[in-house]
Amino acid sequence: MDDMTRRFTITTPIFYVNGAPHIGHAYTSIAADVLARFHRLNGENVLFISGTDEHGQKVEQTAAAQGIETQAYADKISEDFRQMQRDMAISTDDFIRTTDERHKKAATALWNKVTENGHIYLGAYEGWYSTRDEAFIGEDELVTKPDGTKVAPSGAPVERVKEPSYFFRLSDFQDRLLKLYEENPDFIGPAGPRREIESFVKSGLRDLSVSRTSFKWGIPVPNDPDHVMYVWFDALTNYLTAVGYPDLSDPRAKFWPADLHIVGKEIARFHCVYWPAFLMAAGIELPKCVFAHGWWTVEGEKMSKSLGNALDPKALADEFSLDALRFFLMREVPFGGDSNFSRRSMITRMNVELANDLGNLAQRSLSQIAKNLGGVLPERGVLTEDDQSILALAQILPSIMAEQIERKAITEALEEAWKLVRAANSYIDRQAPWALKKTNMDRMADVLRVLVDLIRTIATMLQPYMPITMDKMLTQLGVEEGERSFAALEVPLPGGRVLPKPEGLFPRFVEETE
RNA sequence: GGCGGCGUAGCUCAGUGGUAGAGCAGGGGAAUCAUAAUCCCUUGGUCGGCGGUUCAAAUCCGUCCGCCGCUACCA
Repeated sequence: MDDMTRRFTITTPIFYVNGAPHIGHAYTSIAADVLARFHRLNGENVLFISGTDEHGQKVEQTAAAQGIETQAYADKISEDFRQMQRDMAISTDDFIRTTDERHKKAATALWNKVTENGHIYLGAYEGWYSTRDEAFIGEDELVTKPDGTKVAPSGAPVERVKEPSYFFRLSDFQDRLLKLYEENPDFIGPAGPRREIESFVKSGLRDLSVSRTSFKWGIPVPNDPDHVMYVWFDALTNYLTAVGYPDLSDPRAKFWPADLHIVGKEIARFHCVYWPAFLMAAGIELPKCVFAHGWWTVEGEKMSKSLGNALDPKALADEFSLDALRFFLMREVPFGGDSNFSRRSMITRMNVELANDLGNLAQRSLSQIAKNLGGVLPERGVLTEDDQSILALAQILPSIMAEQIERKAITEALEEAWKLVRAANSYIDRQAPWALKKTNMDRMADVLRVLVDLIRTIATMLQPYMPITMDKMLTQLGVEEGERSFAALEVPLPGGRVLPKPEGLFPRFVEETE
């Protein structure tokens, strides 16, 4: 890749190692993966990173409760997340762990830089502390007993305590942040979270406590080993770790600033307020966009530990196939909003859109080539008006989808591809090659060739969403490895290639009880 | 409480001033190449209630009802 190639840097959140990966983690990973793959196929030089956030009191406590070394515990859960991403075919270029040496170096360097620039000072963090729980309790977590005293959720008594803490001068950045949002309306997406964050910043910012002395599992504050860095300063820095910070000569340094941070809406604020403020304080360029997506509910219920309804993405992929799961997650809801996972809608989408619409389109087209043309791809023939108008739709699909992807409309981009799928089914019925077989074999071949060209466009454009199945579909169409980029669509396939025997790629899903 | 969003066909939703739309589900028909898949046509809504602005409102304003989000150290 030369320097003229457009670079695209995209991140997932780093996942907190305090529980098993569930469908929400898979969703955020798949969404970022679709975008990363799309940009790669679009000819861009992509850096796609993910990782795990492994520090903090909760991790320390959970490991202790299980009677294992904190690092060993973090190793295990971090590996679970990497396995989940392999299971979901997530095409990351790197995986950052906050316990990596390189990350500790980056976080330490950032801390020093921000301190040097005068934005960190030593103060005191005041809060409610439960000695029995050995933890600070947030104001809103306190439970008021009938007699008026406040206690921890566990019922343990709490006391007001002060602990020394370093603070980041977040309050100094209010105006600069508002200016950032105003001058870069695309910095936060979609519009809902943007308004919320703007109004949050407008309401006034307090300085941020960025260190703790109450636990040890973290990155030591430089020159004050009693303190470890508190979560956000540590965690957000992972994005810089990935580009080799603070080593500006690192080959990846040119991948900063990041183009896109994909995050869940619950952590949008930290990415849209703290993160740019830290970077401004250090004099580092800001990312271009933070995009927040919504939550999944399960059969209409919120996913929660108490309900025990967290969905295991691996189990779903095993049952429905990975690509069907990826398709469903990207298709079911406008990216950005909340959505519901139900078995029924999963199966409906699989059968109607994948099996009936797309799978059957490929199968019916290719089987006619196999049966009537000896499996040989025909050359393009003379195009009728009908041929030309549907091929024109295929020709503009890449740019239409690219526009949607540019604005992170993953679902809408997919819908654009489906318009062509439906149009192709309509075309095949209108042209009825099975009837032409009896009257005009040449015209039949022309029609089947148009269909191959349409399906090739569809399969090429759907590779980011369903990489495994679309790989097979392109092979069935006679498209070679080097002919699968978006740019390659401009060169028609040469006729005469012998196509492999077509096989159904999206079987209908039938419930065993039915 | 404050700020913001939403409420459109049975379901999921699109539609920001000019005779109500898509997909799915329902009904009728065609075709039979294909994974009993496909295609065509079609039923269906006083666009949450009320009031206002306008020649004209789902679309602007007010108000009421219902649901939801945000309201910092919790990853």
